[in-house]
Amino acid sequence: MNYSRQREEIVHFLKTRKDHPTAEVVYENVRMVYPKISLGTVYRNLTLLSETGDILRLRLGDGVDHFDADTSEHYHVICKGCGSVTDLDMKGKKIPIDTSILPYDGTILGQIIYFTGICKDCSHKDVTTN
Amino acid sequence: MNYSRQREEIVHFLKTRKDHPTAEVVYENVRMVYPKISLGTVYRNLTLLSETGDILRLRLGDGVDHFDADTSEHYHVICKGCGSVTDLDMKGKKIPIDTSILPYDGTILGQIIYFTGICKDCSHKDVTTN
DNA sequence: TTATAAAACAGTAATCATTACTGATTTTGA
DNA sequence: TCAAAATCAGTAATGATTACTGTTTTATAA
Repeated sequence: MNYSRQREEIVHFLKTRKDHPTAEVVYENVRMVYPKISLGTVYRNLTLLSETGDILRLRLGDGVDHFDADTSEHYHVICKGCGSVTDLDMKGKKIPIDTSILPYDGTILGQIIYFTGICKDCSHKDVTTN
Repeated sequence: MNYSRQREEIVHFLKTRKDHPTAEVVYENVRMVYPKISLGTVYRNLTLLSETGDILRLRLGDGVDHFDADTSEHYHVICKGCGSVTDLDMKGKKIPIDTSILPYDGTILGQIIYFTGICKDCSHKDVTTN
């Protein structure tokens, strides 16, 4: 994999954010630096970077992929109201699941855990609008 | 919600299957009974049924929704080789996660847990083709 | 039973996220 | 500096899902 300015800027942008942006949001922001960058380039690089493990691609069931420069093991909550994705600060603790005892006739490789909820902003909104 | 023959057949078909079919697979099979059913009708009813809780809509990050007539709490493994989705028979045991202690500034409503792996069929294939 | 409104349908078009393609530009290493 | 490989911008294609429209089915009550 060769160096590219665009890819570096994508990673740099992601590292400034803790809100797990979508490809579209990455595109809009990296365009401030490289106005001619194309959405395809953003997608290609996000895919590349997630394949090499430099970033995480989060598929949280909302129909859009989110990306995360924090590749340490951690958990996410997706708000059912606004779709925001928030890290859970588990202070280094992992949710313990012993996959070796799961009754599966094959090999378990990984586990996906995330949570759904209502973020603080949306719970305020609900009081007034519902 | 009024009765419809098509919807009944969709539920009936899903109940015969343990492999978590996609909308497309539901469509192909229900067409054997109702040749004029449209894919839109299948989608509309799958969405309706999952909203009422009669079936589960599974979003397992493979870009396609899977549907499950078994609405009891259970877990799934998605094979990275063939995409097959398999139930884990936990014999009534749930993976215990106390969401009340998670450090989230809002309300946790639900949790999504699933596993990735290689099914038995695909692990055989790998030996011969890789 | 029959009339009627609501719901559901078939068929098709539209949407939207993502991927693929193409010819030009950039990067790399000799 | 130069050529091969990688990457790019721009655009087209893909594929799952949803939305629209005019017709048919279902439920209900006179």
